[in-house]
Amino acid sequence: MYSIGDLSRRTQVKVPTIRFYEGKGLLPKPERTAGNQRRYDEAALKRLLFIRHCRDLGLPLIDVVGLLSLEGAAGSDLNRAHEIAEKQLADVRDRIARLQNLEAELTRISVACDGKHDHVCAVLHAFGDHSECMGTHSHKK
Amino acid sequence: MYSIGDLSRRTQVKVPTIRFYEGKGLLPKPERTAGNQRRYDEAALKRLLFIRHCRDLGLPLIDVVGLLSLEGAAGSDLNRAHEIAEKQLADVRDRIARLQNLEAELTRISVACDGKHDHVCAVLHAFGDHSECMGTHSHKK
DNA sequence: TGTAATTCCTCTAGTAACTAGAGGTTCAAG
DNA sequence: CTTGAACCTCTAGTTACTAGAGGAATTACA
Ligand SMILES: [Zn+2]
Ligand SMILES: [Zn+2]
Ligand SMILES: [Zn+2]
Ligand SMILES: [Zn+2]
Repeated sequence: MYSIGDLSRRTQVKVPTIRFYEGKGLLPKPERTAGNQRRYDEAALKRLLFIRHCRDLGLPLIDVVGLLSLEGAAGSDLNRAHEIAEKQLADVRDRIARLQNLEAELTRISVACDGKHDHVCAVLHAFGDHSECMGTHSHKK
Repeated sequence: MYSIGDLSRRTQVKVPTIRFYEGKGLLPKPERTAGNQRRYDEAALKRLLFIRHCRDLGLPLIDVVGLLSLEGAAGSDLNRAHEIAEKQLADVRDRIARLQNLEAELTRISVACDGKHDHVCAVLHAFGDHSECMGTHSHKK
């Protein structure tokens, strides 16, 4: 049996985060000692490692829940996992494209000023003026 | 004089967001009509356009505040704008790199399963198992 | 001028995924 | 048996908004 601290060390998930996951229903409520402290078994450890890896892959918790619910599933139910993977991949690609647009504009902006700063700063000006931009850009969906 | 709705239409910033910016001190408190409705001048419009563009470049509001405070500045104070631009550029590049790692892993994961789903799904399995990954990956700083 | 549609007002709460802190209890080692 | 580390619950803060309730002002039109 593991204490919450043991689980934290083995998964690199912080203690308050483990409690948070329990509150959200991602981890089942564990047994408790006589003194009310949590004690986890091997299954809980595996489940938390699964969650951890999904988070490292950028999945939102709602999709982690979806994947966890597929434990023990078979047949076409498992297609849900493929959907989640492809949605996430599409999302990541979309974000990369947006960030590359940002990178281009910010690169242009960063070198716009000669640094003399007599009266104005071209960087400051460029931050406010989209008409000088090379294309569209927005960090958000 | 513009109503808050006029300002919203001209900047594409939503009405509640304009009020939110006012509350945060990014926009000065505007004049009001006898009936307590906000009325904005040209300067407010320009300021909001500035904020909008900074946000589209992904700057956090704290840095937008920093840039706004540079209005009318001169000399070395303006270097602050360069710092903000370069920090943002570095941050964007870092995020791109992370997302490219994610993209690689998710691509691998997405094609891992043959779709038969007799008993297991290789996609589902890959979501939980970092040992199959090609490298490190984490979506967060 | 009357009235109806639209826009505006304030305030609270909800979003995602945690993180930090307060104030107090239990556990493990020596 | 006494420390000190680890644990407990609960609340609130983070970012940048967005949604909704309940009500008042403005505008357009007849
Ligand atoms: Zn400059
Ligand atoms: Zn632009
Ligand atoms: Zn599959
Ligand atoms: Zn991995």
